[in-house]
Amino acid sequence: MDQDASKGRPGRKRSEQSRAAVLQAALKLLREQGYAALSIEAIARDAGVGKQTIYRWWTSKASVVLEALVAQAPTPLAPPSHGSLGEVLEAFLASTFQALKTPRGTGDILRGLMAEAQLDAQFATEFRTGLIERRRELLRSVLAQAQARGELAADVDLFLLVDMAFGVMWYRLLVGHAPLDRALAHELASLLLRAGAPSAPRRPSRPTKA
Amino acid sequence: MDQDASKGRPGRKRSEQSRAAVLQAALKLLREQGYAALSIEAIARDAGVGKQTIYRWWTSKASVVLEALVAQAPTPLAPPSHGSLGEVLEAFLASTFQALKTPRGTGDILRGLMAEAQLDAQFATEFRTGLIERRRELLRSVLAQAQARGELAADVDLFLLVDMAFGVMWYRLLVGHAPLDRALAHELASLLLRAGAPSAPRRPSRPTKA
Amino acid sequence: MDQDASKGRPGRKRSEQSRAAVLQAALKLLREQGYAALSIEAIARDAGVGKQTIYRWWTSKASVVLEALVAQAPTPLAPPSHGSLGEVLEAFLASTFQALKTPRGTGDILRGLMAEAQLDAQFATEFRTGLIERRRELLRSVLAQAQARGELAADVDLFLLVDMAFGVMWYRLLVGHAPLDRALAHELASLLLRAGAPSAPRRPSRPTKA
Amino acid sequence: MDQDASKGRPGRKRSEQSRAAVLQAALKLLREQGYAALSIEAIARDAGVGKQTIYRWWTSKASVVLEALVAQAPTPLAPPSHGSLGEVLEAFLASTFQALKTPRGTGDILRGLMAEAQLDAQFATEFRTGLIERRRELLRSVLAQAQARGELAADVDLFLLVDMAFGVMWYRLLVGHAPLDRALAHELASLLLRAGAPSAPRRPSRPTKA
DNA sequence: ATCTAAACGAGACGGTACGTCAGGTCTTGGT
DNA sequence: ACCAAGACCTGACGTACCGTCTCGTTTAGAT
Repeated sequence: MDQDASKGRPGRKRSEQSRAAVLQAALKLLREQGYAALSIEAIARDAGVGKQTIYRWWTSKASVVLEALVAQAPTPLAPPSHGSLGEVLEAFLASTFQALKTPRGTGDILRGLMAEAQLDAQFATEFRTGLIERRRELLRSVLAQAQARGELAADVDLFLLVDMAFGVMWYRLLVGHAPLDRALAHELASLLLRAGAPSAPRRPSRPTKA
Repeated sequence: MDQDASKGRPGRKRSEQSRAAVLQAALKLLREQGYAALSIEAIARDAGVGKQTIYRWWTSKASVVLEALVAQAPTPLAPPSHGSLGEVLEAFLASTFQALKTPRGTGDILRGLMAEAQLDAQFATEFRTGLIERRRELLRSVLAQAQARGELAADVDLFLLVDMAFGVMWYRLLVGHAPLDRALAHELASLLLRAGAPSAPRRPSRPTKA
Repeated sequence: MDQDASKGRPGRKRSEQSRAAVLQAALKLLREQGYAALSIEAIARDAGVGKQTIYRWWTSKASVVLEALVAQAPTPLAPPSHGSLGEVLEAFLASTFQALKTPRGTGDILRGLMAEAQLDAQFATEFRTGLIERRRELLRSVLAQAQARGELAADVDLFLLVDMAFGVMWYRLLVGHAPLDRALAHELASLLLRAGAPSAPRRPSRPTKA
Repeated sequence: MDQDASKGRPGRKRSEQSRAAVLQAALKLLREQGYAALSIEAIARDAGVGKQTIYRWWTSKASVVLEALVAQAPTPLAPPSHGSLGEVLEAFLASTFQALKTPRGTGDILRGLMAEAQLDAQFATEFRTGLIERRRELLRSVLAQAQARGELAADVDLFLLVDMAFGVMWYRLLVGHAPLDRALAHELASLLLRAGAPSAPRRPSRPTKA
């Protein structure tokens, strides 16, 4: 999580084996019992590792989980870049939603991490910079390209469009009142498109009646 | 939280004084130390109340906080119903954001509750039905009226529009990467309006290319 | 260990069952593994008791052991009061030594407690007042009676005689260079007698040469 | 503490500097925080030495302390050999007691070592042979000379007399119920003398009345 | 006026996990 | 081979809360 420049330092090197065992144990326990039931003690026990070894390299159980999650995801995360914005956006959202869906899966883990970020300011930063911002940037760049191509109004706030997309996703993920499925991807993409569309050329969109 | 029919039952009545003391203690501790540091033990101690009394009437510390929060808010929450949808929506969002802003205030408490809802399925339900859904319904009815007036397309999914509004709010509240201020209220209202606007009559918005 | 006046105090009473289980577990573990290997954690585990319950009533593992030891000993400890001082003293010493001799027994426990008293000032006081001083007083009263009868010189320091008796006992117990057996009881009693004897009447003991 | 024959062995020689640093650090920490708070880690840290270096040459922290103590004391410990036994004995005891008295001093260290010897059988042997027995032999030889001169009865058990002298000393040192001062040296010497005195020549000491 | 039953404060109980400390072992790179 | 450094596994520490379980004490409706 931190130093890499272990160049000329004396002393034993960090054990890659222990690191892997910890991450693996964390994932296993997450799968078996869910985030809420996870404890550092249990991870250490299951990984056959001293608690101190965990405390030495991570700041909290959430940090462990975050690293495990990132390490696990192959996530080239290259967004599909051909096609119209509507197509690309829908595909992006659909694949993102897809990844959350396994029963004891990524979605539940992310919920746990987001919860932890509310209770632990230190971790909140790790979480934001290590995960949230990366995903945001990905989507933002997709939108920026579309904007450059004129598919989005030049003055539309891409930042806010990103918030709307991820906002809906997280809101449904956390509240659980509605599914995150392909239909949503379609409809959400369409609404975002309409929201960000350049105003109709030369014939300003007359709202409603008038 | 549960029974009201204390009609003919024998035995001592529930002490209104204890109930008030618990809620007040919870709010005080929230203000002083934040949600993460809160514990049932501390609430009981501070309220001068036995732990059992809390367990008798609430299912978790989150339930106590939720009730305290609801009891505290005067919540007329009558949405302003005159004016165009744009005006009403912006006003609604602005006042909602406003309520979250005090430093150790409502926003932080809500973050804590949302976190708890991720870790405790039982509470998740209480939270959704006791708070989330009420706010959603409020906004939905505003949008429904506008839709009836023709300010929103007849086929737009109001449910999803609500998700977009609250999604952005929660997302920013939980991640903290951007402010929840009046400017956001304005811009968000405007984007939602555009997203839900009835299609321009007779001249369909031609996307991109063309 | 502390309060007894639990008269009008509210709250649940101390569980006599837990207290007994702790003392018994302590003795069992002492027998099985010796004092050095004892831990509060192990006592709690073995007694089926929460650690907090031990910390609530005792200040250290040594306190537990001390109480277990005292509770275990039937300790009528009435010193035999008939017979000459020589006989009484020898009997007292012999029975005292006898009590220490079991293989994983009282002697080893006392060694552990004395060790602890060196490392923990708080316990040192408990140990002195709860055990050491009681035994000292017992022996001192025996000697005082003998002094009253004229079997010991009027000006001899009984306090110091007690130190000599117990000093030898503890010294051998702790260093282990020589046995604590009946022969020692006999010889030690005899030397103490000579040391404390009233000076020979009318013919003062001429030291050395002459 | 162990091997000395580093005759033809290959490899780097033992660092005298490290050895000295360890002993010095041990003494410093003893002075500053007392025996109970001492740890091998702290010694290594303070001495700027690897833990392994300590484990390589000593078996326990007690061993380090023992060596430090012995190395520190110049202690030719030549007992004064002129004068009557009474004088010599009193001087011996007085100077011994004197050495223990500094506030965070030798006495407290010896208490710690004796404690350790109770908890660690391996060290008990080191302690007995490396310190206890030497002191005993010193006193025994003094008494033996006196016995040869006829100042002590021929049949008195010198071994036991030594136990009585050191027994009182250790007992008071460990229990702390009474001081180890010059007055004690005087009185103890006198009692030991009486206990070991040759019986009055040709007219057996008639006890008391009779 | 008693009886009965629930709620109350207090606080002890068996537990789980926390984060820290030290023990003793094992690398690593440098001398 | 030894050394300083430091990571490693182990296991105990003492603490905080958890949710449950007595206690003896009100409080109130039903008798």
